[in-house]
Amino acid sequence: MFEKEQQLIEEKIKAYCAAKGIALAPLKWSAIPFAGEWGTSTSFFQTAADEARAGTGKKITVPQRAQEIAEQVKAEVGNVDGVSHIEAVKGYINVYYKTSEYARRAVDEAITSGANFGRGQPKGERIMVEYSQPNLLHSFHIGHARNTILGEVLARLVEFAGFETIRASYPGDMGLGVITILWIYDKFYKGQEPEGIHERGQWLLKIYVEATALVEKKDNETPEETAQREAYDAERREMLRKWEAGDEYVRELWRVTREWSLEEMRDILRTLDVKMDVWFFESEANELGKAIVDELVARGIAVDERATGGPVIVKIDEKLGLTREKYRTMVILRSDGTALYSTNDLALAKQKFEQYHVDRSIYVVDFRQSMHFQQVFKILELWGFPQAAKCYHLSYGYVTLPKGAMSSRRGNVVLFKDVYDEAIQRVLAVESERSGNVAEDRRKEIAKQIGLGALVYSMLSVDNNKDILFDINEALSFDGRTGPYIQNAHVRANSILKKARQDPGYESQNTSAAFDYELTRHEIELIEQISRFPQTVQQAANEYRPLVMAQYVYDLATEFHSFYHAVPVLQGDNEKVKNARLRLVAAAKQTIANGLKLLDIQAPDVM
RNA sequence: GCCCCCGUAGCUCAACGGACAGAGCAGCAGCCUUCUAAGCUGUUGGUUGUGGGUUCGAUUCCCGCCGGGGGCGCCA
Repeated sequence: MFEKEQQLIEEKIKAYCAAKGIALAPLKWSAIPFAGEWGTSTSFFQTAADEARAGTGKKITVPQRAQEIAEQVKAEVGNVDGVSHIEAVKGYINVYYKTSEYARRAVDEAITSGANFGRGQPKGERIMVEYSQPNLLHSFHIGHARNTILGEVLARLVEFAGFETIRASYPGDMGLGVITILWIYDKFYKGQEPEGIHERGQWLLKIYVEATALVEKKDNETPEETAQREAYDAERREMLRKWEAGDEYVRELWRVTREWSLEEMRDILRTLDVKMDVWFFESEANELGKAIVDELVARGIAVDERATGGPVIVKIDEKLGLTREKYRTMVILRSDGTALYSTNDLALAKQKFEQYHVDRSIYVVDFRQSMHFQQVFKILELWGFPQAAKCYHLSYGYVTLPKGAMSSRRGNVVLFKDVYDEAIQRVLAVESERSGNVAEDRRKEIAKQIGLGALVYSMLSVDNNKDILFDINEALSFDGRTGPYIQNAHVRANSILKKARQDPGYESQNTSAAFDYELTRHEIELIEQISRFPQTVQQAANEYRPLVMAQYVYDLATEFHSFYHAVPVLQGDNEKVKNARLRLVAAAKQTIANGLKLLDIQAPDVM
């Protein structure tokens, strides 16, 4: 917002140091930490330390020398338009902006840009975010939800920051797990599925757990039990073989049940407001995969050991000339010629680069697969894809339960749909308690927004690499650092504006307001937070970290709540102050709405 | 054996190598005839696992150790 002023000052500092023979280290500007006034700040520690190291004979105390330079520079910079005063303190130079000017620019920009406030310039790069890759044929659990939310928010962030963004899903629609469900369905339950897409999905999950118990080895089995288990296992493996061979009966069964599962997934994605651009299916990746293996062997990257009964492998460490084992060896094709996860991922990456022309590729996958992705990225590099350097595995921690890690096979899961329904119930209970002035038919709609807001925010407010111990009371809490807290700030801003609009003389939406009265601390801090939104978008996108935005929006809401409590808007001292504050409220509302949008959380007008 | 992640208030988590390590929950004390109290204000609580190193400056970077989790040629 004051880039021009900052640049002007930086040039003055550079010119001064050049004239004085001071070897100025690159300047890093950041906001002044002590709130109350706006400004930017930079330090001279590095410059002083460089001088000390150069050793001019004089003994130098770095902080002292930094302060000395800061003072000299301060005197030299003098007056700059838009700047109220400059101070040199503790080795820093603090440049304070004129309050009224800063406030006006920040508020005007937020209101004028509206929904585009904070949007970055196009970066001319295409980015693909791959997320939401559940194994199909059973219901979506809360761990899948964390993945999908993280991926969607990341996609929104990079898109808003200026990247051309493609959203991709890669569901596991084939594999032994899928076949296991198919097997038990066909053998014992065919035609018994319940109505309703979620009921059906949950039912499939139930029989999956049952099937797993039937085919998994147990302690203390009797010989009869062992024989039974082995027979069942043989049956499902035979079914897998038939699928591979294109057996029409198995394929048809698979197509139908797969579609049930996809229906459920699409419904949940709709609930989460996720619109995928590209669907990759594991079942389709298989064929592609086998072709690339030949290419890798031909290029001398992979070694085909099938002649001696081995698989096709890439000795990554050896190829890179590493002596210590780091990337190890990756198997990219089974000895029987069937595809592995690695086969498919390599093929998919090639497709992303060549067919979708992506410059950057992000994989939102849990942390256990970090080795896998390091290997894949290294192979892509050996393969000669320059985009390999911009492949990134956004790894995140588990959502665990008090009983341990979630496992669909064992049935130790909390389903997204159940939590979502519970969330709505809890919000409705609070709503009726508060006997608000909300019309009955809108309550359900708002309850969805608030309930989902709570759930989504609880997933986003923890950094990626940390496990989340799922506690439904915490996830659906409405107090403190939560989604509803932020949504409530939006509601409050809206209610002020709504009331203001009832006044026929209310015109301030279209005019720039002067903030040339004495601003309260709350106004200053709120304006400061609003003005930081665009840079926060960039930071969150550059670091691929939704948490940065989650943190920011919460802080913004906190500033707004404090402001709301302490500063009267409609009963302001006079018309000028009232109009300025209304402008500020409108700017805050817009910024909160934009931030919530990036977090995939709805911003209701009433709650 | 090797590789990756984590260790910060009682609990759950923050903190581009910078100015006094911050929030929420829990606890304690206050605030609703006012723009909705899903809120606000105040307060209790820390040798940032540990020992070194780099640096003017380390929660942050490097090394060792302790503790927890994950992974390592035919699972995904």
